[in-house]
Amino acid sequence: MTQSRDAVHRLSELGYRLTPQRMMILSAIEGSESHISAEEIYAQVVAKYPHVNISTVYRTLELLKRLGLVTETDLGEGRVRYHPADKGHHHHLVCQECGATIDLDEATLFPLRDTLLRDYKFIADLKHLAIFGRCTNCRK
Amino acid sequence: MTQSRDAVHRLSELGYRLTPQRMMILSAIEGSESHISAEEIYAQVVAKYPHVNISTVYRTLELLKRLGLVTETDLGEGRVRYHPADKGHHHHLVCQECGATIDLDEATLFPLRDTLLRDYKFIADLKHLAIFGRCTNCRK
DNA sequence: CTTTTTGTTGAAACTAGTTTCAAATACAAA
DNA sequence: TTTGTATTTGAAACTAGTTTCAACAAAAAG
Repeated sequence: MTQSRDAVHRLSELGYRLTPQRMMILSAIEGSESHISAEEIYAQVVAKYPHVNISTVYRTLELLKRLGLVTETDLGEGRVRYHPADKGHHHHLVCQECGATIDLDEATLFPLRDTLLRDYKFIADLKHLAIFGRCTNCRK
Repeated sequence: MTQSRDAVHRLSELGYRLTPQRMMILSAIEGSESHISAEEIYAQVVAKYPHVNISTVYRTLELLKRLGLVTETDLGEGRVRYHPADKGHHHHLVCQECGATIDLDEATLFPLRDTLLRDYKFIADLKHLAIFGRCTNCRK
């Protein structure tokens, strides 16, 4: 649970309170093997602490996102998924036909990031991007 | 209203019915100077035809999107905006600090599109992408 | 140790968008 | 022109996520 400890440190460093709700939400994200949804986090937290409210989950995710401790990805499922930021910033190619998702290395977007910085002076936040399209099997 | 006529043709060609609702939704998108939201389309349509339901607007937008007649952009406002597909596929840089949006030429993403095709055999659908980050004024 | 200030939470209402289903209608065929 | 039918619609319920606000709890000030 090193990420969780780091995140906990980061929160208190920045003057945020270490509430039981926040600790449990953090450890649910940390403990998840892959990308976890808000409802899944909520279900885990409620199992141990039935009084927690779903809006606290969303609020905490919003906070962790803003602090760069978790990243958010919209894979077009109608709900967004979360991932600890220190577990790598890969991206996703999502096939709109068959729903397959292909992992894409962070480095693939470095040239774009550099172009945007050079030509537009824009610091692009390209963490966990989803790019939609059509995979080999589904091309016409 | 050439796009609207084209879109109307395209719909009937493909066996979709030309209902008054669809016509009015199309002309609202066509008539809009910039990117229009579903609620704005709905408001325009209701003004002329009070019986229309908002779900018809969303359903029609979904259809037009699938047929490639309109493009959708999420500028992070908590609601999505629509644009006639034939009016060009520029992209947007959205500053998460000040909310400014900078238009980005379609060509900026050609190298990325080519890389994805070459290395991943993935046909990326890069119409009207929004890239989030930080603009010059807001960089630390 | 008590009071004040400030941050955080749960509850409930709200927003954007989707889905379900019975009723209505566009359009092809008679 | 009427009829048959598959498509489309409106209504209402539903999902994911956000916002508001009073109550509460933690930390700071007295």
